Amino acid sequence: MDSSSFLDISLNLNTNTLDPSFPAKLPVSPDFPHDLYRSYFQKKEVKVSTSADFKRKWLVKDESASELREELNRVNSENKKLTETLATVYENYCALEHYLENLQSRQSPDIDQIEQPTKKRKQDSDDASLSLLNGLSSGKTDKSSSNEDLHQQKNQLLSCKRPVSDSFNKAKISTVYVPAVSSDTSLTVKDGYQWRKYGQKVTRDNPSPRAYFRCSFAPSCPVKKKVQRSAEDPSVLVATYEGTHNHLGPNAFEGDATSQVGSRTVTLDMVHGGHRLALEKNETETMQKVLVQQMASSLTKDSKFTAALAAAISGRLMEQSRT
DNA sequence: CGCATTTGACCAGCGC
DNA sequence: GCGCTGGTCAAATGCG
Repeated sequence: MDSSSFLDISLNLNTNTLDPSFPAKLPVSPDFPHDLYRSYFQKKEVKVSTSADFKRKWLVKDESASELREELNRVNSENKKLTETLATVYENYCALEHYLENLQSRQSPDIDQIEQPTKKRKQDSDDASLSLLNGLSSGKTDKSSSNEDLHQQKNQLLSCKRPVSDSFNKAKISTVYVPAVSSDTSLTVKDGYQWRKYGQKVTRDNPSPRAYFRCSFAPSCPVKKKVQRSAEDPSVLVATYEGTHNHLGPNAFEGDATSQVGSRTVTLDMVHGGHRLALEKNETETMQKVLVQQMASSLTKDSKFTAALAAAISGRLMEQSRT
């Protein structure tokens, strides 16, 4: 799901100039994002326009003082409202984080039980070898976010006659739930990467067909993707990613909830403590919604970031006044 | 014309 | 060994 649909945070933060020290992907961690941004802004000494500069520039443009005051008051009140809202969301963020930690600590033993080494087709073994050659890290399957979800996955695995493949253990597998447009039968999940469809199959446990894709972003990329409408809720597409991209990613999300902040891609990679979280559909939607809000909240908790934000907003106002 | 998608055939693993 | 199933291949087709 494109979480940016929940909340438009596409402020132009004047980040167009490429800065390699700025983190392109932001992991969700207990200290995130405060440490990350604190260190960044400390290093960069972000230059913030002062209100004096702001006023001077406006005076140069022969704007009346009253107009300026009005505009500033309006921006200040908006800023105040935003700060209040974001502070509330930050509290939710802390609570949610605590909740996730609890779930993860409870789930690990169960997951280990359902993961068993199995036989594998020749081709898949080759794929696994290819993955290893590509220096892929060994990853485990999804770690669900609730016991209910865990049991569901467990039942799915048990009900399936064919055991899970070796590459299941060797290749990184992640599941993403994406809301589907009911009229759209193409089974496409826009994640920024380029995919080539190589097959479609109707599976036993689901009336809707499953589409098979390979990453065509790079010729040697071993990543595969399966997309199928959820059997329980056809309005949801279930995309299963297998493997790790051996090339640079695009500026869009791949299995992650990503928002665009100006020209900077901000990714909410739901990997925490080495476990990627597979979330129940409703949970996922709520989670991503909250995460996006929390991201914005966390950013504004940092005074230096808010200062830079204010500078960006004032810059925008200046630009608009010019045009 | 070149490329991506579609779709039926084929392959391999598993249970009986 | 046979049938079922998920996954893959590759020729046919469609589209820009």
